[in-house]
Amino acid sequence: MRAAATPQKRRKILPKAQRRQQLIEATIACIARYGLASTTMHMVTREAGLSVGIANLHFKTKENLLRETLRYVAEEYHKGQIEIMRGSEADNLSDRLTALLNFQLGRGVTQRQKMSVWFAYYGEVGARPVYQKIVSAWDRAAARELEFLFASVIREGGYTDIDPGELAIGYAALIDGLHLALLVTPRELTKQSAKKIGRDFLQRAFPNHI
Amino acid sequence: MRAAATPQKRRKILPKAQRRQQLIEATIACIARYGLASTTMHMVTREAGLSVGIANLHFKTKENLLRETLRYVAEEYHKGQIEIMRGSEADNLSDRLTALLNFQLGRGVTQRQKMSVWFAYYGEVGARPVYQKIVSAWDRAAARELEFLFASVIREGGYTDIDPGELAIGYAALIDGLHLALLVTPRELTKQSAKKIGRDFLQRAFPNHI
DNA sequence: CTAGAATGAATGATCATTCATTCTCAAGTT
DNA sequence: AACTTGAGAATGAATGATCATTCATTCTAG
Repeated sequence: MRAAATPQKRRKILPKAQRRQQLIEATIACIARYGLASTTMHMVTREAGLSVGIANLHFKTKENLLRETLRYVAEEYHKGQIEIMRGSEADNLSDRLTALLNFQLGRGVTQRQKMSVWFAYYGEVGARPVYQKIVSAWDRAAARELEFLFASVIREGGYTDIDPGELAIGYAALIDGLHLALLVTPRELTKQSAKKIGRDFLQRAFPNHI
Repeated sequence: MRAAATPQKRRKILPKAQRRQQLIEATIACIARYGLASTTMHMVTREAGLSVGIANLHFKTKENLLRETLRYVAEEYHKGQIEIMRGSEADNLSDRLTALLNFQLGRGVTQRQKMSVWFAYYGEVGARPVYQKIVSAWDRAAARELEFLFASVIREGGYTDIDPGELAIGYAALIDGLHLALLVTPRELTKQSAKKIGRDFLQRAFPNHI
C-alpha cells in the first residue's frame, strides 16, 4: 500500500546565491537545535527541504558550509553593532550607547538561536585556526569602532582616568559574558536584568551620560 | 626487519580510580588540542598510553567519559574560586577580591587548556541538557558565594545603591568574557590587561577597597 | 532543445563499541 | 622463599553503525 498523499514535491531551480543562503540558514537552525558536533549534512539538507547532493554542488564540502555559516553569523552580528555605533550625525552619544545595549541584548527567539551558533563555534576556535581568523577579524573591527565611540563620550563628558581601549574590551567582554549566562543559565537571568547590568556598567564609567 | 627497540611496554594494573583520572586527563588534553567535535576514543586512549577497550571498561560509553570530564573541570574551577571567596577569617575583604581576580585570570598554559575545554562544552550546552545541568549547578553555587562576598564588601564600605546579586552576575560575566577574549583573540589582550580590566571594574564599584 | 541545477542510491572512510583472549598480582599453599 | 592460582584488569582485532562525498541520471526553464 502506498502512503496516501505525499504532495509530490516539484523540483525547483533557483539561482546559486539563493540556494547558498537557504543552506546557510538551515545550518544555523540545525546547529542551534542539535549542536555543532552532531549536525550532519543529511539534517541540514532535510531542514532546507532539498537533497543531500545539493550541498556538494554549492559548497563542495561540509567544512566549507560550516565556515561560510560562521562568516555569515559573525558578519550579521558585527555589522549590526557597527552600524549603530556609527549612528547618524543627529542622535547624541547617550542615545547611541542605549541603542547599542538594546541591540546587543535585545530581540526574541531568533537571537537565542544565533547565540547558540555563536558559542558553538567559539568552542571550536581553540582547535580550528580558520574559525579564529574569521571571528577575530570581525571582533577587531567592532572593537575599534567601540573604542572610537567611547573616546567620543570621554571627550564630551570630560571624564578623566579612563582608557577608551580598555573600557571597550571590558564592555565587550561583559556583553559576551551576559550572552553566555543567558544561554547557560537562562533561569537565573532575564534579558531585563542583563540589560540593567550592562547599563550599570556604562553608568559607573560615564555617570553624566547614562 | 623489526623496528629497532620499541621498549615493549609492560602491561600495568592499577586501581579503578586512578585509571579513570588518567583517562579524564587525556580527554582534557585531546579536547584542548583537537576540539570536542573531533576527539575520538582512539585519540584519548592513545594519549593515555592505553588500549581502546579500556574506555569501555571504566566509562562504559564515550558520552559518559565526556560527561565525567566536564564534571571534573567544572568542579575544579569552581571549587578553587569558592575556596578563595570564603578565605580565612584572618585576611581582609580587599585581599580576597584581589586573590579571586588573580585566580580567575592567573596561571599559565594549564589554564589555557582548561579554558578551551570549558568553552568547548559551553558550545554544546544549547543542545545537551546534561551539560547544562552540570555547568549551571556549579555556576549557581559560585554565584551565591560571590554575592555573599560582595554583600560583605558593600556593608563594610557603606556603599549605597549597589545590588550585590546584580553586581555578582556582572562581574562573573566580565570574567567569562575576558576568558573568551583571551581564547579567541590572544593577540589583542594580554593576561596583564585582562587583570587590569577586572580590577578597574571592581574599583568603580568599590572605590574604597581597591 | 539543452545547459546546468537537482536528485539520491551507492561508496568508502571513520569511529564507537564489543568481547574472546592475554596478562598481572595478591593471596594462598607447600 | 618459591610456586600456584584465580579474579578481574587490560588488550586490540573485529563488527556494525553513521556519515560525508560521489556521480550517473532526471528534471527544469529559458
